[in-house]
Amino acid sequence: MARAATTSDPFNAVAEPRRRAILVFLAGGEQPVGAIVASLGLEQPSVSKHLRVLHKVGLVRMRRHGRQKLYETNAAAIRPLHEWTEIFRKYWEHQLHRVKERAEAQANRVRAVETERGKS
Amino acid sequence: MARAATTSDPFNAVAEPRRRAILVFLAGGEQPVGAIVASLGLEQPSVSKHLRVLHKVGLVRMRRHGRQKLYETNAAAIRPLHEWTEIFRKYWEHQLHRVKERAEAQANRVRAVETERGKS
DNA sequence: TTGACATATTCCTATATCGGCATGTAATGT
DNA sequence: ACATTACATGCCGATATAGGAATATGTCAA
Repeated sequence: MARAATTSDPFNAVAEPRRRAILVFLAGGEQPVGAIVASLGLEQPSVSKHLRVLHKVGLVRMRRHGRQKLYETNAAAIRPLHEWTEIFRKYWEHQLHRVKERAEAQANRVRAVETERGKS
Repeated sequence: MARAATTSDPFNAVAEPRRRAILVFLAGGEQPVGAIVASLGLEQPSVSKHLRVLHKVGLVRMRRHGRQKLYETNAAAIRPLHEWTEIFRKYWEHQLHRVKERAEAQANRVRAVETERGKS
């Protein structure tokens, strides 16, 4: 079997760096395809293909406006990713806490040594 | 050109559902490979391959213990993903806010109508 | 050393991409 | 109707997988 399809879940869709760039660009509000092409310096067909993937998984919304199509990031669709990473928050916070504790203990030891030096 | 390598960045590494399952399983603490195999019902070679990918991008740490190898999720390596999703938080919160506002406006209209009914 | 246990690697095949190029389609202006 | 603008799609080639089966490596125990 091959790799998982990008069209089936947001985790795969977001794995592409260019698609992440597009999502960030479209987060602030609607933009026509041409603006993405110009701003990110990608080929137009490439942008269309990425938008197709993003649209299929619901990460962007589309609206016709004359001859252009306006795309916008659907931020709510990113929440599941956010929530998945949240699972690990308590663990990395715990790690940071321990790093901090060790640093403080080390600083105390250094201070103790220097105090001894000052005495002698 | 083909798809981006899973070994080069955490976004791709995490795109695989089984790898996400492994990361969650190993978040709480060290576990030998056999425990992953037993718990997630995957083939042993498959688990080894996934662990190899996760290890290359720094998402898991490994330690020898006798004839087994203990793996553990490196939660800190997930922070970049968390921070990327965090970019969109304000937008989805804004969306939720507008949904809430509309719901309240609707509720007020309903109440007004019912008050009128009570009067007549 | 031999054997058993735990994990890793290799070989193979099928497939889902991704980029580039050319072409198709839809909406607008004259 | 015709040309133009704005996107989308189809085809091609290259490649990075993921799974399955078999095998290799490494470690401990007797």
